[in-house]
Amino acid sequence: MTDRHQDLAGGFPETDHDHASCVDEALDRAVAICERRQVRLTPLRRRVLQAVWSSHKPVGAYNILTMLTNERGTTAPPTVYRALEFLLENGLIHRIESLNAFVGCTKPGQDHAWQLLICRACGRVAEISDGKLDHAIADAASRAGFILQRRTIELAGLCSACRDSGPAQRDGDGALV
Amino acid sequence: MTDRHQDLAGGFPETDHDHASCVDEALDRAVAICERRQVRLTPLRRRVLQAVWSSHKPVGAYNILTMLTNERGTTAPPTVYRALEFLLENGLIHRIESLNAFVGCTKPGQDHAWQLLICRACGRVAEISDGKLDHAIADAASRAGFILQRRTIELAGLCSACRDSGPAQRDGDGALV
DNA sequence: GTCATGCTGATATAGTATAACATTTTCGTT
DNA sequence: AACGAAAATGTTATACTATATCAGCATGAC
Repeated sequence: MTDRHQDLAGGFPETDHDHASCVDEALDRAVAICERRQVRLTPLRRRVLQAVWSSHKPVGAYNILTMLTNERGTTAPPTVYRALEFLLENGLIHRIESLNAFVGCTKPGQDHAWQLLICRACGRVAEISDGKLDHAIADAASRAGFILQRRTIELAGLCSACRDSGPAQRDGDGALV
Repeated sequence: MTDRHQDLAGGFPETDHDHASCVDEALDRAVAICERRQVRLTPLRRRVLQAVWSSHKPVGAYNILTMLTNERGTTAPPTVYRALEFLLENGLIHRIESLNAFVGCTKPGQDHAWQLLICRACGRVAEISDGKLDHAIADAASRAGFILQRRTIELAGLCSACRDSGPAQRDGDGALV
């Protein structure tokens, strides 16, 4: 299956894509995957997944905490972290180590090797799954006699949209767009 | 120049290497690099670099803070973080994003692309600089129309020494050896 | 209905990092 | 040697990120 929203600008979504359906599709896929895996996508977990998917930018645990607190009254950190842990374990989100934040996985349930492209101008993250790159990683590990268990591949720079549009634009929050 | 301590087990140091000279060499290289770059390797910065080099395992900022506090009386976090920032800027150490910790750079002053292998059994970190892998990264970024500014490549697994020696060994601290 | 299990709530605390301002050191210039 | 600008360090306070622990509730198997 090809995700039509993700295929244009080198893995970054089109700037005018229909994000609501983006989120809906992610949630639908999550439902199917959790059913298949016999794990429970509870309302809380579903809500946290939706929060991670609220944009294509990294979302921090405490951002989510704030959303939940606004919606349902005081919520404590473990509530969010446990949901995030569940979503990570089930391959529904990725953690961005260099930002202490999370993004939705665009290929859940496919047990893939992924790499993240993080645009420093607009703040968006693209997930790619480059076979040659992953092969090179496996080779390098193999040459070192290293048994590879987990890859953290985070590439920061400028996405193709921002590359051409000069200095970074910022949105009303002061956050990178 | 080849670093004889680093070349055997796939980038990991020999288990019985002379670590004191390992540290000495790192400090000597740092002195030379800072002189060349016209930046100041003050006693504090030198001491923090030495602390990062105290083993081939990742060292946390607060580990260093404790060492300094023991040696010279109460020391505040910014003291350590500023020194670490200096060392990062000058390519003398690497930050491991997935562990919030630091390791000494084995090729300072050479403006190289590096990748880190992190052994989950013994806790040691090897720095490799695999040209093919870096080329694959550049290619993948290029295909995505992405301008690459910073690479975070952290591979976790088992080093060749631990691969063969069964379950993880732990040292007296409870820390991974 | 009871029980075991898993999930969530709640409190407390640990671990990581930076902002802001004060003081000291360094070094080139006078 | 004294001065002044810039860099480095000291100091205090606080922000941000994450987990341990125990209590209560929901779910599903029997």
